[in-house]
Amino acid sequence: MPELPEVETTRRKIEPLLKGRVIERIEHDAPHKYRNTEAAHGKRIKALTRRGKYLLLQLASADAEGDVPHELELIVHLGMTGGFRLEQGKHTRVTLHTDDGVLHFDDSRRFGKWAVVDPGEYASMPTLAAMGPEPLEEAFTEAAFVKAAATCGAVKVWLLSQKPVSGVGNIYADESLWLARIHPAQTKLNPAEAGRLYHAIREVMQGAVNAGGSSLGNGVGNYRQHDGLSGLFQHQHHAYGRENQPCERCGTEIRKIVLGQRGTHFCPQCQKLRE
DNA sequence: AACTTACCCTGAAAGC
DNA sequence: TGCTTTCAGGGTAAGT
Repeated sequence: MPELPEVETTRRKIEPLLKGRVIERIEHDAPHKYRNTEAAHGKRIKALTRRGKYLLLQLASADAEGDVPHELELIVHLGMTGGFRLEQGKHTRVTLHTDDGVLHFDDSRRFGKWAVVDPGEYASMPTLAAMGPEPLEEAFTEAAFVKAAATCGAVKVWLLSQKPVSGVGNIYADESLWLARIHPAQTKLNPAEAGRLYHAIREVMQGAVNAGGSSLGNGVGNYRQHDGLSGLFQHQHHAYGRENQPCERCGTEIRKIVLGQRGTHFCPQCQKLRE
């Protein structure tokens, strides 16, 4: 499932295909999921950025002579199974026609969403509007994180809210908590715990970005890069998807529970719930 | 305001 | 074998 590292990998891969191109047409048959896309027709893609798990395509008038170019933002969320492909497939939901070719958006489970909005107008996407700082940027500070964590509820649910930090999803929440040796249901982290978690999140996210994200093909998710290549970070998972396998630190079997309606993997020995 | 729950959606896997 | 049920989960809205 695409989290920050997978979305960032996607951004880097499609940037050379789309930057500077003019969108001729965005073709789909689900206006409820891909909103206002006709507003992007005829616009030039100036830049491709990312915020948390959202891709943001900055659009400007294709006509450089225009005195007041109307700038727009094309927001793409990959959902659970969304991704770009060079070839049309069985689950192609959107086709992006540019002056240089086509790119297809595949999304078997249809959780992905697109929308064209005025720049920064995220009222229709409350999670994006309330997004916390990027984990790999300076705005994500240990001091603020430690302070906020002191009053948090179940720490994994809190992380998944995207408010303390952006881009952390189910896989990287489990991995970060394993690395920091904190129980996923722990509330009100003390400063030592919160400090460990802060550094764990940065380490896990940086490692995953460097590896090109995680690819899971066995029914857990189907993230792939647009050219069909896999990321490699799944080989570095220590908790996620390792139910009943020995913890690589202590040998205790990894347990799986449900927390916040998400499968949650942790080591009951290394990650004890503290009262 | 913060937390909990249901829902969206479909393919793979498990169950029968 | 083939049908039915369960499971996976990011984000959103409604309910508490």
